[in-house]
Amino acid sequence: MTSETKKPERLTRIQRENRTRIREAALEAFSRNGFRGTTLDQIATLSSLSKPNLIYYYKSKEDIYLELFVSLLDQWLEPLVALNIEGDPIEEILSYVRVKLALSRDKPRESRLFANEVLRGCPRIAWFIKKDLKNVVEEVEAKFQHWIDEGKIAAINPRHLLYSIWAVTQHYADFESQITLLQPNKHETFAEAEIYVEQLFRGILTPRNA
Amino acid sequence: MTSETKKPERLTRIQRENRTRIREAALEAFSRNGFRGTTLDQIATLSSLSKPNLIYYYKSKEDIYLELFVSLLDQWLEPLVALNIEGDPIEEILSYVRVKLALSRDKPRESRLFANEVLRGCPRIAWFIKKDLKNVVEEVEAKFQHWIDEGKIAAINPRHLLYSIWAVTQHYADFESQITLLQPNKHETFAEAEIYVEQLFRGILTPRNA
DNA sequence: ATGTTTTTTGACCATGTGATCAGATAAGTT
DNA sequence: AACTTATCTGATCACATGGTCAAAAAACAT
Repeated sequence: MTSETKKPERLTRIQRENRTRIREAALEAFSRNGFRGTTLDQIATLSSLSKPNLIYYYKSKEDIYLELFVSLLDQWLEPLVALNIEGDPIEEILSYVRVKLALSRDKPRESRLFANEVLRGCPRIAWFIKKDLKNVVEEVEAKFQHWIDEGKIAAINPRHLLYSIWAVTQHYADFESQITLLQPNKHETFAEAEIYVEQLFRGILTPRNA
Repeated sequence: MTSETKKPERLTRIQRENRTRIREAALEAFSRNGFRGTTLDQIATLSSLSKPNLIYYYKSKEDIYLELFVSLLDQWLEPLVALNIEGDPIEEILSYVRVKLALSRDKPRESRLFANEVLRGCPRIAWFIKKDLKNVVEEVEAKFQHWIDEGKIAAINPRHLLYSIWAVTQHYADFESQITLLQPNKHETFAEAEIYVEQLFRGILTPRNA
């Protein structure tokens, strides 16, 4: 824990601008081509910076890649943590589903970046999954179980409920190219998807005896 | 259409054996590391053949990759085409779901191979999606719509039903590393998944008025 | 055994890639 | 203007990678 390790907030205007441009370019490249499939030359071209200049701002290709995950993972966990145990269970969960679907529509590159990493066996973010994500998942599971115990939602496996929410919503981002080839109109696809996923999850969440 | 283009079935024992070993090794490598992330050296090591020998059996890295898709796509389409319009709609669909989930459990590498390709925008299999897959999807959609019109299943978007089946079942293969980090016991995960996905899809398929 | 075809490999090549570095240029400060 | 610091780049390196080729080794046929 030397003073070297902490990131100084003292960034010049140029540093802020260029680091942002690099991240934007890197997101574009990494999300489409994966870590190995992305070259510094690609990122350099996309950001209109020279290759050595990239390394002036980030000490390696992996450094850029890892920084992208910080904001991504924050963004994904936030609405999960926000699930309010005092709120109406079905509406709370459906609201999370809607947020996640909107993320697939508006930030598909982030979703693909994550999918790329997990497909490869989480070589670079296993630490995060085992620590932060696991904790959050267990908290969410507890909330779901609480609602089940109170009879507010149907008795289903809470963990797999979460998996299926992730699967269905992220599918629209991760498999976008397949979906687009089958059905070119993106706006239409997401309009239909909103209706469908609501039916799907309302269907399994609603207690049968009610 | 010269005689050059058609693949001769006259393969020697050694050819059959080595081509099989190459495909097995290539599936292992490509499914985990993608096309760009896989090197001929990796495949050579995994198959215990020398690099030039690989090229003796397949004329390029891309050739190996493409051949893997042929058997994969056959395997995936077959149970879709087999959906029997005369059968009990809900059982027909649930049976497809079970087949697909079993494929994720028993052949996860094939699923990841496909996911890898689609994530990258289908650079090498767009022709297949646009032709064969699109036709099959439209046929399946028609069957679903027929069942809806007869009131045998609930009135839902048939295309998105298919998307969600793919999403949920393939998720167990494609995100296996994430799931394993959260919940190490694979057997348990799939046992729970079988129960959950049945509830999920039975829930949305069952007509509400019935 | 001899000849023929199939299979295998060591050596090699052209290209692409992540990263370095010394020095040039620009920006900021006094 | 003079000086200091931050930013930028051309040239270059070491290494990995897909693929080639001539020739050796093994398998097969007679």
